[in-house]
Amino acid sequence: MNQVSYSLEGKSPKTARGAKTKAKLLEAAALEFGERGYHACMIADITRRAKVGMGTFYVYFDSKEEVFRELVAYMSNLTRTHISKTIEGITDRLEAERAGIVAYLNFAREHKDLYRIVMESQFVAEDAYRNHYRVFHSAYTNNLEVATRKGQIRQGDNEVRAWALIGISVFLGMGIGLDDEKFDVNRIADAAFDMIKYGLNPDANIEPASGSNSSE
Amino acid sequence: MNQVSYSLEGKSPKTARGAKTKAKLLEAAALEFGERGYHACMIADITRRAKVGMGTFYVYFDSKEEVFRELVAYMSNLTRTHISKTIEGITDRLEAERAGIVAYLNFAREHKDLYRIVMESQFVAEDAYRNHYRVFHSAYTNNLEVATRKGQIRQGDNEVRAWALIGISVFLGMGIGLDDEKFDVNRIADAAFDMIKYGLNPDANIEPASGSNSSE
DNA sequence: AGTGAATATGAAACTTGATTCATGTTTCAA
DNA sequence: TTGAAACATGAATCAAGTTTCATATTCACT
Repeated sequence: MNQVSYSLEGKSPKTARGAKTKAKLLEAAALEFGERGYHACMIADITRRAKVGMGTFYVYFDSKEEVFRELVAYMSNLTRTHISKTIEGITDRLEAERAGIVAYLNFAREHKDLYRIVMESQFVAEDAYRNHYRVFHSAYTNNLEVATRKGQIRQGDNEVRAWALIGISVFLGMGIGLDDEKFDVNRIADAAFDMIKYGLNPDANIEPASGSNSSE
Repeated sequence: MNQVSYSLEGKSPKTARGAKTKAKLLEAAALEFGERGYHACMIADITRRAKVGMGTFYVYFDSKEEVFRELVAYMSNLTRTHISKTIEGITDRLEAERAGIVAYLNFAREHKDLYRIVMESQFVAEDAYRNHYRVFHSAYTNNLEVATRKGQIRQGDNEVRAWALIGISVFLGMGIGLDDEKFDVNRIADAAFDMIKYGLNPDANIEPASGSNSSE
């Protein structure tokens, strides 16, 4: 499915064989942690899944927590990369906003396992978690600043808005998780985007949909 | 600070003395779990803090997980109660929305410990977590439905909106946590509310702030 | 075909911490 | 006053699971 590549952290393997083994371990760890959670999953599960001996694990990682951290960082990058790639051609911030939501929801659905790891990091490696959101938030704030300057969105406190917008995506993703798959990503994205663009205010002056959208 | 009352779940004490002891244990557990998290906290910490023997714990709870669940349920109620009480007089949904955000942020700040327990329940007692948000979400959706019928907010998918709005509050709360106390609750609430009401759309027609609202 | 560095192994040592239990103390209704 | 139910105790038990280690294998290069 998704080949987990790793950074140079920890004990890097020196040969191709070692690199392959470490990759197998990361892959297995991602699946195990993702399925059963950090505490329920034991090293033996990981090594069994990776088809290597227990000791091999400690050739490449100092501790259980270390693999976990490595996976959080990996996932953090993957998420940002995925979203920014998806929206990179889009010049209008509001359009980008919608596309970003769709990208995020699809991504979270695709990568339930890795995604859960990021969430759980709040309770396993809090600094990694904070870092993930700090980076995310500051990039987001920046995008909004640029858009404000261009007049694409209304003036406002973009730091707060960034937190709010991140929260929206995350919870929509969660809502999908809770109510299982009865939700359709596009329906959700449309509805959320409508609120983000026009607000709840009943007196909003909504422009006629000029061009590319027709829902339902 | 906050006297933790308990429901009739688990092994209920039969006398006033027992009731007091169980309350002490719940109080202590709330603080310990809240400060250090479920896994880092051991029963011995709880009983030490409650100033009772280890064995006493098992007079009132079947397991470590059970206290935790009891606390999640307690906190879940407390949160809903606090918010609904705060906004209960308010008839306009948009005003209620702003008041709700303020209430939520203050509450989360007041009760960091209990709040963390709810968050962590996602990884310790997932069903309790899902339940918490399901209840929250359905109440929220309902409020939005009523408001829609009254014409207080624009027509839209209120189920999705409810998830989005919950996400906003939660992440604003988290933002406060991350960037420590540099944030002011009112500033945040104002900024978020502005977005929720008018959206990001640069062409929003914003009414003059004074009380000329006679939309029906 | 020899040599050392890297890699692999899994049984055992070790740690941690939840839960039990045998025993003691308090309460209170009769 | 008494005895049974409720409550309290913390040292000992025991399971779970991480990490170590002594040993074996493979690999890359002469």
